[in-house]
Amino acid sequence: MNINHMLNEVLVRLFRNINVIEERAICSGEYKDVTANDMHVIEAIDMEGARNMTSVAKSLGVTTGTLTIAVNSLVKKGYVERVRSEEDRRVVLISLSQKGRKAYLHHQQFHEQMIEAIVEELSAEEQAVLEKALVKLDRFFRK
Amino acid sequence: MNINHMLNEVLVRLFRNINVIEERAICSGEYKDVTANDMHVIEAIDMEGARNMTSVAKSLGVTTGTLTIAVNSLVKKGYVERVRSEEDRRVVLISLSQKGRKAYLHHQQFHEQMIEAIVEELSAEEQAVLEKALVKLDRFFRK
DNA sequence: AAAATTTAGTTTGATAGTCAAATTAATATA
DNA sequence: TATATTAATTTGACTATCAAACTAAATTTT
Repeated sequence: MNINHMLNEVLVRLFRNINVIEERAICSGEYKDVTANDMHVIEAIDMEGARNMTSVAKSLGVTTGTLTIAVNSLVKKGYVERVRSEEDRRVVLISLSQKGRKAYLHHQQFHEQMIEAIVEELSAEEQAVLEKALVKLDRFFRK
Repeated sequence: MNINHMLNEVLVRLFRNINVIEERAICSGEYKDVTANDMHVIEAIDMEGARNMTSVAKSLGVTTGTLTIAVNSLVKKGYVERVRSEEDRRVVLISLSQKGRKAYLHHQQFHEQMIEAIVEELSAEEQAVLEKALVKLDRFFRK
């Protein structure tokens, strides 16, 4: 099996199963009610302070309508807090609750393990090659 | 920016946007009505002959109920043909139509371009390193 | 051969995620 | 003050998904 074929295989599998993979990593024990999508929203809100709907929607690449639905559910589940801004009453500020921050940190561990699993046993030169390939992949996707 | 951080960035972006990325690649001109999901089904059916619902559903990792819905839509759009087996009248055989095969080949080109974009300018040694890293990533996801 | 079981696929009912367009409420501008 | 703009929500429509109920056909048991 040549490298092109193999790369293709891995990427196709990744594309097809990425949601399932993430879901499995997230939905463990305490955080059974968090979907992969929920986690993307949590990641976008971030640990730091509160952000308004429009900016979070933009960084997720969804409409604010879509985000409203997602936030409704996250508020109901207790991961996110929603507060109307005092300076501008049109603006809704969303932030992570205690529970939301814990879930976020829990998910970061999954990321770290994943990265660790990939990078471990690669020499500095090998890591550089991987980085080079990924930058290219990223560039390919952005254009 | 160190490699761990960078890897994480790229993968997070990939996780979040993979559907949009694929959709954009698929929905060009002639194939505007094919969703990323449709394409996964088309890939699973494959160019070769006809396959029954259960086996395709299994290789996609979805229930046959879900596949029924997807195939309904693909048949309506003219990408897939559905025939009841003569040997066993319970079995439904699905295969790509002319149009379906063309769409499949069109999508393969996207894959090839993507792979090309990643691999180009990598030496044989570098390609080997990349392969090693991807095998690890794949193994991490499978377990 | 009739009855029971298994198998293949579809249908149904429910939920999540998505968008575009309509709506509401607040702020900014003319 | 009236108008326009902005922020967010709501509505209506669609896709994707599953589990469970169902239908039809084939296989096995009695």
